[in-house]
Parts: sequence; C-alpha cells; structure tokens
Amino acid sequence: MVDKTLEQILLKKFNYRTFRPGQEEAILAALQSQDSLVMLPTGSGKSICYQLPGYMKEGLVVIVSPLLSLMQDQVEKLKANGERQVAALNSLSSRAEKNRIFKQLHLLKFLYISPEMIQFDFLMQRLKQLKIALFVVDEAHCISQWGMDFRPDYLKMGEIRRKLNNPTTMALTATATESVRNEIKESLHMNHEETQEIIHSVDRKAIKLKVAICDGNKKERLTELVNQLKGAGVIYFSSKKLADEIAETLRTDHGLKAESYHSDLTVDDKVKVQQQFIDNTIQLICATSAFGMGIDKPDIRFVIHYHMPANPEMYLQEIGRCSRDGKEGIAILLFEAGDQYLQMRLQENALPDESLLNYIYKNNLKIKAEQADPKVQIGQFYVNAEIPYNVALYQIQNREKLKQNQLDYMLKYVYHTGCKRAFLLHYFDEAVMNKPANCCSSCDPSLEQHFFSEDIERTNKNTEKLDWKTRFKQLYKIDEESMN
DNA sequence: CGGCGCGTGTATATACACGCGCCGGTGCCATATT
Repeated sequence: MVDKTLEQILLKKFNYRTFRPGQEEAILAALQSQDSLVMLPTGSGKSICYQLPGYMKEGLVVIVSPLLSLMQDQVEKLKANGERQVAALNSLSSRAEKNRIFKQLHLLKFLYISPEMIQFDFLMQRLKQLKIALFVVDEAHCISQWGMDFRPDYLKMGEIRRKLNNPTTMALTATATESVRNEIKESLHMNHEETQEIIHSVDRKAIKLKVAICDGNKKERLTELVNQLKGAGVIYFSSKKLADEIAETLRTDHGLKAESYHSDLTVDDKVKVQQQFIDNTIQLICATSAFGMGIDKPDIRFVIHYHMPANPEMYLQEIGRCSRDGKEGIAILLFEAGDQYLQMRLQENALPDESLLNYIYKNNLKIKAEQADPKVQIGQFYVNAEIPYNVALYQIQNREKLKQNQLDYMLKYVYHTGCKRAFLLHYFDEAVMNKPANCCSSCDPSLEQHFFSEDIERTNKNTEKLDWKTRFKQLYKIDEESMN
C-alpha cells in the first residue's frame, strides 16, 4: 500500500519517485507519533526517514549525530535541497553563530547536535520550551559501541529524552544484533511494546566474502592482492603507524595511488583525502577504524582487513562501505595466527579495572585533571549516575566478557569451513536467503580471481570531480545568511 | 602475540647476540592565547 501524498512530498522535497524498502514504514511511524528503531543497510537513504516526516509535522526535528563531519554533511545536503531552516550546533560554530542559532531555535526545522552539546543546561531549558516534532538518534549503535567505551555522553541520551518530555523518537542504525537493539531501546528509555522495529537484512549480496589465512607473509599477500584487484579499495588496520607505513610502501614500491587515514590527520587533511578518494584521484586508503562513517563513495570495489576488527558488527560496518552502487565487490580478511591478541590488548585498555574503578569511586573529586583518560571518564559516568560500586563493577566485567565473546566469534569466522556468509549472518540471527553466486571463499575457493580481470565494468567513470578545497569550504563554513 | 628499539654483555676493541620492556583504535568538548 503506497501513500500517494507521501510520494508527492518525496518527489517535491527530495526528487525521488519511489520509496526504498523500510523508508515508508519509518515515516509512517514518525507521523503516527510512534517511537521506532530503524535498521536499514548502508546507503538505503536513512535520512529521508526523519526528514520527510519533519516537513509534515509541526515543530523541530532534533538529530543527535556522532561526528561533526556527518552533521556538516547533512546540513550541506539539506541546504543544497533548498532548506534554510537547518543548522548544526557544535564546536565548529563561532560564538556569534552559536548565539544566533540559539536565538532563532524556534524558527528552525532541523537541528543537528552532538550528544555532548545537547546536555548543556541553557540549551536544554530552551529546547524544553519548544515543540519537538521528532528526536532522532543517528548511528544509534554508537550508544552501545562507543557509549560504554569512550563516549559516555552517549549513555545520557535517555535522560535527555526524558527531560524533553519523551518526544517521538527514532533510532537509526545499519548494524545491530537483537541484544544491541534492546540495549539501544533501554538506554533511550523507549518502551519495548510500543516501539516499532523496522528491521531489514544486514546481508549485502553484492559483497563477496573471503578469508585468507596467512603464515608470516601477510604483507606479501596484501601487496599481491592490491596489485591485482581492480578499482578503488580500503585497507583497514588496527595501527596508525602500520597504516602510514603500508601506504608509503604502496606508493613508492608499487606506484599505487595510496594514502593513509587515521585520527592523527588534521581535519583538512581528512577532508582532502576523503574527497580525493571519492574523485578517484586516490585509489587506495590505508585506514584505521576512524575512516568510514558518512563515506558516500558508490564504487568502492574491495575492502581488505589487514587486522581483524573487534566484532562482527564492526566488520559489517567496515565492509559495508563496499559496493554501494550494487555492483560486485569483495571483502577480504587477512589473518595470521596471533592477530587476535592485538584486539585483546586494545580491549583490555578500554575499560577501568577493579582497582582503578575503586579509586575513582573513592576519589572522584580529586581526579578531575585526568578526565582526558576515557577509562576515568567511564568510571566517573558511573559515579555521577549514582550507580553503586558493585553494580558498576559487575556491568564493566560483563562488558569485558561480551567483548571476548565477540572477538571469539570473529576467530571462529576465520576458521569456519562452511559458508562464511551464513556464519556471519547467524550472528545477527539471520539465515542466507537466495545465496548469491561466488558467495564466499568457502563456497568458491578462488573467489578473488573474479576481481582481477577488467571484463566486468566496476568503476563509475563519470564521477563528478570537485576540488577538495571547495569541498572543505562547503563542509566547514556554514554560510552566514542562511539563518535569516 | 610479534616486532621493534635499546641497553648490556661478550670476546678481545667493533660487531653481534641476547634479553628486556614497550606498543597497538574509535570523538566530542573546553579554554586559553596569539
């Protein structure tokens, strides 16, 4: 059943003729003031799910977003679409801009904001007085994936929602198991029975799955692969240094157009690398997990993991950047015995141990100087939320066990001899429907060969080129007149 | 775990072996200056 009115608005506001799967259900839920948890695969137009009902309902749409670049990106897109009543409130705005946005909040339709900034008292007071049409948590898996680890402000969104008088809420994500979905709902204080879940498969059939077990020759395997694979690709590392080094090797020894991308890059270097990658000026990105959210490149043909990610959710997110145009692509996980220990070390360092937690509970006021340490931040979150010490310890230890299990699942994935796709989907309680051709390295041992030849056209040659400086200006300078 | 850098010890003075310790990923915000 297709609602003609909705389609007319879709055409008028967004210039699309038809809805993609899931969009209409999400929009209807919002229009009926029903809370929803929307899980749609990457590239299926999640922003329309809240933007369209935003236009139809009275009041402000507040979107909690994890990254500054995502906010600026969305604002830019809406403005390009002719929307003027949109703003992002964050540390990139000058004091004058912040003031202006704050004063004209009642005239806005869409407000993008970080979980850190929305908590500010003066802002909350103001938001409380306004009619909130929709409260959106974008990339909601961050609540579970980041909130508990290094961004505790994500854990306060439930309280924020309550303070705003429980506005209609939409949580959006691309990858979440049932338990993560429950965690999101609980964290946001969403009612289990009344929240509508709009869940679509996480399976991306265009992406073929390969695991290559190496034996002391991972670097050689990597260079062999990138020399033969056609089109644009991303190589994920769990070390910034190694990402830099391999990018350098690929450039100087192999003449490939490769750049590295990680958190040490300045903001303008990040924008530059991203844009050159989208333009096909750069063919390969050697990245850490910093790279990816908001990357809209349609023709990424392969994603290689030099290091195993921490869990299947992250693996799916990272390989999900491949093949957004629907043409075939390949995800290759390179594994060497012992690789899991790097992840284990990283995980050990993420959460406070018993003695640190104890120290934080006893000396909370005295350690403000150390607030930069995420472990201390997590501990302080529990203290400030007045959660008893034993409960906090129990929760943290549970979290550690969960992470171990997730890593174990990745290891089992590596050594699984049956269908890799089936095994990965099983983690999300899904079965393989309509198994694609060349499904995975278990189903087709010489899978990667298909991606060495150029007979299949896999690149978009007519990608519009945009000077990165122009792009940078667009992204990070909100024009002044737009608020009037 | 594995790889690297560094200091120490050896056998006989500069080169090399050995063991020890360390490292390894995600982002908001603030707030002060120039």
